[in-house]
Amino acid sequence: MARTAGRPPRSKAEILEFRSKIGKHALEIYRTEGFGAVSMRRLAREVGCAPMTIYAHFEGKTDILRYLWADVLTDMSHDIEKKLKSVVVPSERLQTAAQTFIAYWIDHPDHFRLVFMSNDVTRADVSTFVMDDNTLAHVLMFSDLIRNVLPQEHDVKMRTDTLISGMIGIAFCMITIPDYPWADATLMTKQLLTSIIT
Amino acid sequence: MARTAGRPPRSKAEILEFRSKIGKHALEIYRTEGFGAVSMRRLAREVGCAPMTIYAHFEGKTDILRYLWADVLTDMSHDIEKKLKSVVVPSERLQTAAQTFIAYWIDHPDHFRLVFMSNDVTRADVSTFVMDDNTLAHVLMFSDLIRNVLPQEHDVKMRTDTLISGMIGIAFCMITIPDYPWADATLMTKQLLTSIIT
DNA sequence: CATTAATATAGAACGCGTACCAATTATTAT
DNA sequence: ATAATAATTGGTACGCGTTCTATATTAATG
Repeated sequence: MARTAGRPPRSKAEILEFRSKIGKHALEIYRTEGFGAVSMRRLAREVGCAPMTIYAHFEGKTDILRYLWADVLTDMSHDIEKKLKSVVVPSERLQTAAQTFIAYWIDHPDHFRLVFMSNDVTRADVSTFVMDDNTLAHVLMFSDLIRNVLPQEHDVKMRTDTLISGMIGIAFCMITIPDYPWADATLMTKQLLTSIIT
Repeated sequence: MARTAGRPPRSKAEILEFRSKIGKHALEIYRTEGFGAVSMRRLAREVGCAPMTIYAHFEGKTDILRYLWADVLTDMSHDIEKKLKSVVVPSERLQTAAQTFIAYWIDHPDHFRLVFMSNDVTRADVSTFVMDDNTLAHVLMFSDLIRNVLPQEHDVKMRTDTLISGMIGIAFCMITIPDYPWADATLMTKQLLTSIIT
């Protein structure tokens, strides 16, 4: 298969390497100086390339920010796993996981905004959130926790999705509408869980 | 009461008038050309004042966008009221209201982003959402609907807040994470409601 | 009238995300 | 070497939200 002349496209490995290099620097900036400090121009400056070169590897800024999600999500996961260690009863495990999940976002509202709200309102057509395997694992964890409480239930997926969107909703509301006197998050989570396990 | 010399501060009425004038133009632009077209510079151009003058009356862009919320919220309210006309059973009324609420946001994702996500991630410290009387009325509507289903229940506030944050969560997730194969929104809403009315 | 304080204005500036383009530079097949 | 193709670069540009400064304008008091 005679390839045409000219410089060949970047190899898969080269693409990944560049992307992860950018992601690494973005994470560094984000960790030390916060979210607002992460900008395309600065990223290019620190990596040592022209600002426009980044656009050859990423769709845009949101595409870069996805590299920060993994960091936050594993951080949250560790919180949950730590709490789950001392809990054995299935229903209590589900309860603990849900409470820890919500508490994490409320305690780290900037992380929540980064993961769930780091999109441009003007670019609403572009899909913000892309589920990768890592993210999906967190969903599956809750799925398993529910299954352990309701072994013979077959609506597990629907219940899982309801729980997850409900938990995210509680965190979302308490973070973005802090002026409203929301009921206690723990109680709301409990209330939400009653619908899932009945 | 000897006032100091000099030009007196703007009267309350003047302030309100200017603010509502800006809001009116913002709404006009938003309606005809969408959210992305609303900008401070253009707003100033159309209103006929210097861009900086706006900053004397508004904290920033988010402060202006709040004027668009009322429009969206009453639009949604009308949807719910229309649907509720033919429903009399309290539990069905609650069900209908909830389903319509969620359907509205899913059908108008740009409105959802405008109301709930029109904040700057970099300015996370500033409270995005400010509850005014109009917004509060919608909360109270759900509160009443729940009370009608559970007349002797005293946890109505907590249940209301759980329902509202849960509904917003469902809409939020389905809008911002469209790639994930969410369970049917109607079923999730039903599932969510089971916790509220038990 | 003059003084004085509140307000409005113009203009420049900063950094931002993003787009476009012409000029390289790198790498391959011929 | 040469030609062809991909990748990168630099520069320019647009509009954005926002801040700053200096200068007018306004409307009250003395």
